[in-house]
Amino acid sequence: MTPPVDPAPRADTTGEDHALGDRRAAILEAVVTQYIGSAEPVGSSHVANAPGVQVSSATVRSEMVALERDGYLVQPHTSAGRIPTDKGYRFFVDHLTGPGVLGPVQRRQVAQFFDQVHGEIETVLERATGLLSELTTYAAVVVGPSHETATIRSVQLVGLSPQHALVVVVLSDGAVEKRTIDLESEAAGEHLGAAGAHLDAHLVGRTLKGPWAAPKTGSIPVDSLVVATLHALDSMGGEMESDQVFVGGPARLAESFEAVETVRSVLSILEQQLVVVTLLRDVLNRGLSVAIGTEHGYEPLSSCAVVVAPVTVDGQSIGAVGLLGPTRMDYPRTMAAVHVVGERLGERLAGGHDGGH
Amino acid sequence: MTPPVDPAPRADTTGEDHALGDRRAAILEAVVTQYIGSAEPVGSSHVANAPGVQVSSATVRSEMVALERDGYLVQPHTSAGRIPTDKGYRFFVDHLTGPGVLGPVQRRQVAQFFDQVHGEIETVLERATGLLSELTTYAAVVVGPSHETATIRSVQLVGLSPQHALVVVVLSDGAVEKRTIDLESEAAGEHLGAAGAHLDAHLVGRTLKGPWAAPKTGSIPVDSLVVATLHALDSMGGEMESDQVFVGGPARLAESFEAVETVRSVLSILEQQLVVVTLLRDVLNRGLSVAIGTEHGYEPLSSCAVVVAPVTVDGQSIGAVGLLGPTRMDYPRTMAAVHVVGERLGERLAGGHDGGH
DNA sequence: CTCTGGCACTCGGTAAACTTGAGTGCCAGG
DNA sequence: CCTGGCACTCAAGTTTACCGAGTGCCAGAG
Repeated sequence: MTPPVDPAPRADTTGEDHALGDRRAAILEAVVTQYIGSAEPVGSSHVANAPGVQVSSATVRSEMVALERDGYLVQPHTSAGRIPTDKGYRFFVDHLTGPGVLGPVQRRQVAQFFDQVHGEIETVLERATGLLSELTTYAAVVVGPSHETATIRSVQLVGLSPQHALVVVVLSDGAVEKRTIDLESEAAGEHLGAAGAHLDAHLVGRTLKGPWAAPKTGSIPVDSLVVATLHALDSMGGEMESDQVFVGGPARLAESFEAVETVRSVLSILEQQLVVVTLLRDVLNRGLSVAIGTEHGYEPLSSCAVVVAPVTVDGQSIGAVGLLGPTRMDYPRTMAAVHVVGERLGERLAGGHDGGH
Repeated sequence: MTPPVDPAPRADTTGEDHALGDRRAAILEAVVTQYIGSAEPVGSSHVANAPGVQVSSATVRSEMVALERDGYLVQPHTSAGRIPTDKGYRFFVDHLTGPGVLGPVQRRQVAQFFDQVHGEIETVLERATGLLSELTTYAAVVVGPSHETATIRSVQLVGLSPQHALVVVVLSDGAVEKRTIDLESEAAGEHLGAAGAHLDAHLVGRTLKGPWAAPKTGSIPVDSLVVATLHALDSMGGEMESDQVFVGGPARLAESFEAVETVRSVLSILEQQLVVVTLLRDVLNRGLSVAIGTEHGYEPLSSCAVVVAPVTVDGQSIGAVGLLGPTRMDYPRTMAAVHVVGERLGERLAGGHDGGH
């Protein structure tokens, strides 16, 4: 009815912050928003009354044709409403919405979590996945710090039985790794202390990467213990490379997707920790906080979006928190949740262990 | 065609090892077997030719009526084939089938696994879930040993930073637990060794259950460290009670069930480690190796069957391996797999760490 | 030149009517 | 007792028709 108040935006160039007419952007936003809510194709008439649009459905339709031509929308079939493409979602997150704000309930949930949680890093990270998946109703993934650069703080040999002893290594970042070794002679037990002390003296300060120096001590039984221990350390190096992954709320995936097949394939991706780590790392390395559909390159996850935030302590990235949901996820809320939790985790890991907020 | 070779079994009492006519049992067996294979209601004519039955479909039908009356079978609807009830499955596992035998391929898989696997208990158990879920195409659950009875073998204090130190406790069963403590004064670092040695001397041999004795050393800074450490030990006790749970192949659940809702609820059960542990323990305590449908009492798992085997070392049960699948799972194969893996795990944990088979 | 209302058209989804076939229960005869 | 035969049932598939949300296009108004 009323003529447009703003001067009609030019279709191609508007001088705005993005290469899409203002109105088109508004229409795209409305489609994305509504589709996220309803999971059903959005028709022109549902968009016509949206705030920021206010044109007739016919006009919306013609704009939609353009949006489809440019790859922001698709029609599942003729005579159906439109659905955002990955590109559409991408534009939405890049230009049309910020990280969003958490609702009061969720804010309280976060606060409560960080008040109550206690214990070792591993525990905190593990529980954090639960928090995240509850906040967002999607599956959460948290990657713990890598121990690659950590140095050895202590090496200790503890006898378990006449035949076995345990090598216990403490790293500078607080990680503890152990390995059982076989004792060749029963008498070796007496030399555990000496061998441990010897190794401790020589290895503290080094990283867990070999090759290992094995200075002689002069005592044959001690030396053989030392060799066995160095072997054990070798195998630790390999295992400490792959950082710890925690997955939370995989059950949510069953809610997020219709097709059982999709659920299955996504679940089995989550079982492969290595893939999860590289996925998150890749996304972060590309400076993104969101990877939509095929952007991350993992076929089976093409109907998923991943939202990631780094966990940084003193500017050092020591891990990442991520969320896995359908491409039509609630991006603002999810991004907000991931950012907040990532940040608070960083603070927590930097600060004390009881009350640091 | 041919009259029965055996004297016709009486319907109610046969003097056999089970309270079901031989023929009825055979029919039940055929129904269960075929239903497991096809997942579709089994009609009388499909059973008539089964080995061990060899009567006309009409006769099968009348027997089926009886089996249904007695609660071994149900019809999804009139004019459909029959499906076993939980009771039917129960009879099947109790009287009609043994643990079964693994196929050659799977046998090789198991052998290969135990040849290659190495490392700490936790790693072995974790990987075992993968093996089991691959062997059976169901979800696997392994519960590790509880540390309740383990005694302390070593207590050590390691400084991490001027403000933090790590309490590292080694238990007699090879478990290692750690806890970070805050250092009140910067100078405390110098006393870590003394406090550690003091605690080590007094605590070795005890279990992780408090209350803790805290003998004075005479040095105030050392004593305050000792107190802090005892606090840490306290919190360890709580965490070491709940034994470790490993879940493998949850993605298989998506294959096993049709309804997404079922998948979801089963998955979320698996997320609750405590529930899983008690479930397995309950079943074992009742002397069962299989719990079908509602037998275990967990509502959301009513469409599941659980197959369990204990892992024993020197006659002591130190854990359990379990499998979670649909009630119409392949019981013989599954039971075989679970038993074999449970047994081999026991041997492995009893014997050495490299070649003990 | 842009927006709008109008109009014909498309096509997925649902419902109703019909067909098919696997499966049952029952019964009379061997 | 078992069996073959027969009438009956009912889920699932197929066809047909219809509805309605949604589209593309166009001619006219601002």
